[in-house]
Amino acid sequence: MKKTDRPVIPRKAVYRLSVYLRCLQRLKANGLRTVSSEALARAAGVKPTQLRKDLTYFGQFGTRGLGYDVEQLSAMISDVLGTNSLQPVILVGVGNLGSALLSYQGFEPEGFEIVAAFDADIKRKRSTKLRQPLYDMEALPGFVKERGVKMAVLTVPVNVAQEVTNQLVASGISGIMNFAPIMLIVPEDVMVNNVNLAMELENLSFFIQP
Amino acid sequence: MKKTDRPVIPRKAVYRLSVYLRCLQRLKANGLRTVSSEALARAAGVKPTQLRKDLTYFGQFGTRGLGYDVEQLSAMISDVLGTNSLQPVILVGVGNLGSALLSYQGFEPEGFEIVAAFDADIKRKRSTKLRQPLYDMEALPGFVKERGVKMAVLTVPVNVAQEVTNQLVASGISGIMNFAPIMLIVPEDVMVNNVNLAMELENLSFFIQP
DNA sequence: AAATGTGAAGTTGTTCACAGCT
DNA sequence: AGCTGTGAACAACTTCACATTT
Repeated sequence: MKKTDRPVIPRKAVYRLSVYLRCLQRLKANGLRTVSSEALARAAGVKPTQLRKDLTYFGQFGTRGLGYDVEQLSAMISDVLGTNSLQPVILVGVGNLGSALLSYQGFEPEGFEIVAAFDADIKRKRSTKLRQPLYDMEALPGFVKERGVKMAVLTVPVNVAQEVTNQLVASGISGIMNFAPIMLIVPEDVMVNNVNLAMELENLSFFIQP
Repeated sequence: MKKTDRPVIPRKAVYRLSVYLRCLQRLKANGLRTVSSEALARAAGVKPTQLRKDLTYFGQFGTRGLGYDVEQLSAMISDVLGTNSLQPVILVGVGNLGSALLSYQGFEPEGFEIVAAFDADIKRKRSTKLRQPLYDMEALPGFVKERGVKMAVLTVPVNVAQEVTNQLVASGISGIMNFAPIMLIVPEDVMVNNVNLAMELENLSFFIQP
C-alpha cells in the first residue's frame, strides 16, 4: 500500500495553504467576514485560479457569487494542516543555530511549541540560559514516547546528522526539520524538510548578479 | 528588455547547485579528485540525469568516461553562485529572530558576512551584546551605498515589512531574504526569497498526519 | 451579476534513451 | 568500456475558459 492514500496533493499547494492561512488571519484581524478568491489571492501573491484549485484538493469551501467565509476557511486550513492544537516539537543540537532557534518565540503563535532541547554534551551547553529544559540524548526515546512528540528540529553538525536522525526515527519521530546541509536517509513514512539559510543567500546571490 | 537575458534556468536547479557544492566540499575533504554524476547525485539525493542536466545550464564540465573534477566543479559552482568572495549582508529588524540570526555563525564559511544590523529603535535593543554594529534606520542608505551591500536579511514585524522593504530598495538593495510572512512587493530587478520557519513546520505537520 | 469549481490546454520541470567523447 | 551531454518523452504543476451555483 502506497503512502499516498490521500488524493495526491502537490507539496507546493500545501505550502501555499500556510500562506493563505496567514493572509486570512490578517483579514480577520481587520474585521473582514468574507473574501473573494481574487482578493485573497492578491494578498497571497498568487493567481485567483491557483487559489481555487488549491482549495479544491481539500473540498468546496466557497459560496458562488459571494466568496469564502474568512473564519470558516481559516478553520478548515488549520484543520488540514493539523495546527488546531499546540503541537510539541523537540530540538536536537544546541549549538549556535540551535540556541538561536530555542530563543526564537515565533513558533508558539503558529501552533508549535519547542518543549525540550537535546544535546550530546549537555554540560558544555549549560552556560546558555534557555527557556526549555535541556536533556542528554539518552533521554530522547523516553521523552518522545511519553510526550507523544512527532516532530523534531535538527540543528546538529553535519557529520553526526545522519546518526542522530537514526536515533530520532528509532524513537518514533516522524517529521524532521533539518538544518544540516545533507540529504538525510529516512524510512518512507518519515518526512524531512530541509532548511538551509546559507543556501537561500546563495540563491539570492545568483539571481541578483549583474 | 526582459530580465532573463541569462538562458532561462529553473530556480530549483540553482538551489540544487548549492547542494552539489556542499557535497563536493565533503568529497574534497575526503581527498577525492574526481567524481561521477552517479556518485555525486547519490550524495546530493537526486538522480544522475538531473545533476547532469542541471550542470548543462552552465556549460560542460565533465570528461566522458571519467566524470567531474571535484576541484574544478566546485570552483565553477562557486563562481556561478557568486560566492567566491565574501559578500557583505545587512540585517534589518533586531527582534527575537533577528538577534538569533546575528549570533548564528554559519554564514561566514559559506561566503556571507552580516556586516551590520539596523533597527528602528536601537536604544531599546542595546541590551543584547552583538558582534555586529547596530545602527538606526536612517543610517541605512549611506551604509549600503558606501559598502556596496547588495543583500539584506529582513526580520522586522510583518506590519512594517513592506515599508522597510521600500527603504531597502530605495537604498539600492537588490536581494532580500524575507522572514516576514507577507508577499513583499518589489520592482522587477529586486529578488525576494521568502523563508518562514513556522510554515516549514506546518508543512511537516500536514505530511506526517496519520 | 458575481464568483466559485473544474476539465482541458498550456507550461515548466524531470527522466529516459541513446548518441558522442575519452 | 565507461560516463557525459542532450533531444525527446513524460510527469507535474499552472493557467485558461467556461459551466455552475447563489
